[in-house]
Amino acid sequence: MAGGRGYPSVMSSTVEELVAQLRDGGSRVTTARRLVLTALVKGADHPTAEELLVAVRALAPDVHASTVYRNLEELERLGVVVHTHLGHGAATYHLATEAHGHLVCEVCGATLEAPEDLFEAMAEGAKRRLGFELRPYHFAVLGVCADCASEAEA
Amino acid sequence: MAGGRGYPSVMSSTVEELVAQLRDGGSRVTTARRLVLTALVKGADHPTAEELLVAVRALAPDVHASTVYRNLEELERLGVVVHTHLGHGAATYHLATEAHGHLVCEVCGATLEAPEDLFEAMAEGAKRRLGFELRPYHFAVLGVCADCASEAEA
DNA sequence: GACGCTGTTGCGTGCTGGTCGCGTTTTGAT
DNA sequence: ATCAAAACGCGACCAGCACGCAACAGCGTC
Repeated sequence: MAGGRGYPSVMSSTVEELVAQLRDGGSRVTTARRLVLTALVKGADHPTAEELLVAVRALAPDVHASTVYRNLEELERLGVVVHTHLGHGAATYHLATEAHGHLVCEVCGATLEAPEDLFEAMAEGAKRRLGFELRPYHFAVLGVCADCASEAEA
Repeated sequence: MAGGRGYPSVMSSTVEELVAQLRDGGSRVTTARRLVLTALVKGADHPTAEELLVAVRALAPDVHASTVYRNLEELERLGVVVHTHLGHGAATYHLATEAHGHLVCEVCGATLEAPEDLFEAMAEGAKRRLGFELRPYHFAVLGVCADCASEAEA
């Protein structure tokens, strides 16, 4: 992590920095991989593998779905990306530098990024009482968002 | 396990009580349904639909998978059972009277039942700060259990 | 107990999300 | 320029589940 060209930035990595991470990890740099990374950097916020595939194919129509899946797996092994399950359906991917917890509305599907400290008390409690170390990033926590909750009352 | 002839036990519903809930809800009582309920009452702790199917087929070999799925759906609609996703893979079912949160180890797959109050602070924080109403029962919270964590250190 | 309405069932088929094995192409070190 | 190994494209295949349809069975009524 900490691609750190010297930027004090909010961690926004460039494709070139990520490509360098690939090389450092001993992986080869291919067109498909570059495009997957580009889609992750420039695309929407919580893309699924399918959405990434579409983005990649916009520039390289022959890239196969399994290539995207395998690349995401490899990128995850290298610590470049992480995936999160936002409830039912496909996993979503983002750069490891942007990892964060998610709150997902079961009614409308809206996804909120959880503030860093939201899980703290719970994590501490689970650790102390059960020895269980929370990893609240890999799966979202479900619930009902403010809008849907107020609508439900009416 | 819990022959339950007339035990005053903690919420352990009998099949007959659950069958009554079915009738009250306007649903018919069929062999398949009775067997699904029996499997839920007497079977292992966190059965998947597949496991329930096996249990049901032990007594009625011709019951079809889709029947089990549809029955679980119906039972859930009536508030008799609930399902929980314990990470990847199939959902698990239990009686609504036994609803509880889950902590699942990402390494060994062990599932712990979360103490009632573990989510309280987090739920309160999410509500106050984001208006988000947590429903921590439908999806498990992932992490690493005590055993796997201590093994990882070695 | 027979009748008949309608909810359920068995069965096949289909979908989504993802994995795997194989033969070919590409990468990048030499 | 060469060449082994890595990655790719492709298709087959998997789990988990949903669905449409015709046959069947629960249960209120006679």
